[in-house]
Amino acid sequence: MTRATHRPAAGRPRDWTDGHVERWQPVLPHLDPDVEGAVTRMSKLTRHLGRVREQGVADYGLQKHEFDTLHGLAGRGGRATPSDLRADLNLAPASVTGRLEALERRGFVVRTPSSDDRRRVDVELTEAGRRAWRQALDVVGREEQRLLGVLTPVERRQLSDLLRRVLLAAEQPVPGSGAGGGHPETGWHA
Amino acid sequence: MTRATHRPAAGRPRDWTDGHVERWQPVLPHLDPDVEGAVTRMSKLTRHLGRVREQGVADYGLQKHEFDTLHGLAGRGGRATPSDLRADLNLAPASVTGRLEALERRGFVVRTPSSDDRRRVDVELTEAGRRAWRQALDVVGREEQRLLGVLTPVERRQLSDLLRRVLLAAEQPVPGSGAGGGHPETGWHA
DNA sequence: TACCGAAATTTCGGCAACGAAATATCGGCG
DNA sequence: CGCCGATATTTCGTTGCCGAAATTTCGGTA
Repeated sequence: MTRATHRPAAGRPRDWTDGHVERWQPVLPHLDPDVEGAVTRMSKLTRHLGRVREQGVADYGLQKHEFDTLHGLAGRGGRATPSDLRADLNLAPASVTGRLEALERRGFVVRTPSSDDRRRVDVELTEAGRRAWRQALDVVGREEQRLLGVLTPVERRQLSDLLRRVLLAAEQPVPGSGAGGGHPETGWHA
Repeated sequence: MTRATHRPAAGRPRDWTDGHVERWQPVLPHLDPDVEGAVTRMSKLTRHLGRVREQGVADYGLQKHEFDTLHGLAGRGGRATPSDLRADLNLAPASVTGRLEALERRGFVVRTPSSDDRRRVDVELTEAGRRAWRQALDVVGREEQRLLGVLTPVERRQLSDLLRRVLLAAEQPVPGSGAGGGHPETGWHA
């Protein structure tokens, strides 16, 4: 194994996670700092973007989850079923109902029973809904761009590619496991 | 310059996110696929690990948030203040109180007013708490190891390093922009 | 010493998400 | 044709989280 374990970081700028990982080293020495570091950073970044989104869309009278719902709807061309949204947004079915109801009250979507299959409901973005989404949209993503912009295009590609490989593993149900290299290690985090 | 825009992906395995990004391209052409891809994958991965943690720790009679709290506590050597936990776990102060109360009822932690500063409270892991944490710990993180294990040590280091740079940007308040403290920036994502 | 703003924690009210069960409908099969 | 398991959505009850306000204590200062 590459003895690639220490991170002298001479003068290299440190982020919050570096401190976090260092604090853990003594408690769980068998922990791979890079695994822990990567996972922790992803989690932090995800949360950060969430908070920023929250704030940003508020200027347009939307809450994060409302915007996300409109966004998901827009991603399907403005028409979808609750089930589609449930899948795209990773929600419990009950949550979808709640969100749509609120959005319908605000006039951003319309729900009509599908004539084709009467179990289904068609959810459609109204003009007002599309407008709200469009407006908030400009704002949304500026932060992603700002953050990821510190990397060069090549690096961004690298990052995305590395992550794809990890995600492919995640999308695999779970292989033979059992022993699969398995050392119990751990990580965790926020 | 590398042709940084198209992703031919000859025979390269595709993950869910590739499809997602492709669906969005026509709607929002100005969107950088690598930024979007990276962010989406991080979000998905974070969620995935969350679900796994949920499941895994359930076998030891814990819920995800309970485990996370014990974990945060253990990370500080078994002693911490609510404020420490609030910071480490990224929670609202009120949420910390709620979690600690539940854990105290289960006998996993003890809260005692700090004699040093009477505004403070000392939270301490009990033996039972440490035991519960330790047990669940093996399970948790095996998944992180499995997933990140598809990368070589060098690649893991790369990933962690790239993310550090991004996070450093995130930890920066938010540069100028302009008016009044706030031009919302934003990100998006499930 | 008495006062005042800051800090740590808890209480309160409300909201969104979840799991489970209920409701309505579909599609196939005897 | 009528039954049955599967599917789509909603209803119900519970829970955790959050923001804001209240409470207590601290540290500095006049």
